[in-house]
Amino acid sequence: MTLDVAEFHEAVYSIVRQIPQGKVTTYGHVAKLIDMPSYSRHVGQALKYLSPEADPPVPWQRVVSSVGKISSRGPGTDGAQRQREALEAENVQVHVGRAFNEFLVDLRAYGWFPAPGTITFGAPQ
DNA sequence: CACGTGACATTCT
DNA sequence: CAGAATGCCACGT
Repeated sequence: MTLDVAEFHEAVYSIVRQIPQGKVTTYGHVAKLIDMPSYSRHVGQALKYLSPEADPPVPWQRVVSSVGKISSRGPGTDGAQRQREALEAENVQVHVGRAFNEFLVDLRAYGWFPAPGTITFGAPQ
């Protein structure tokens, strides 16, 4: 299966929209769900390029790294902080790591990892 | 066209 | 368990 950039982005958004409220998943797993396991970085790219006006909205805050860490997006930016608040608003416990700007989510408690193939995503299978 | 860079993952020390 | 080392692939410079 070959997905061009636009299709890839659509697939990502489609899946992220299916993450249940109060749950989180990882970049890597989203990549696996669209059958492109080595494209984890591009999942992040897709979300970064995502416009805030997306309709229906894409709950990007429900995607974290494989160790449950919220990517800081560099010092001076408030992205991580906003993501943390969005998650806490859904009753997801967010722990603070060593650095005060480092936020961690317990994947054992809030992780959402459906097996590939058990869900569908816009793009043709 | 070579190189560095990422909202990353996995494996090895 | 924390860090370093690799692998990865689209993009901008």
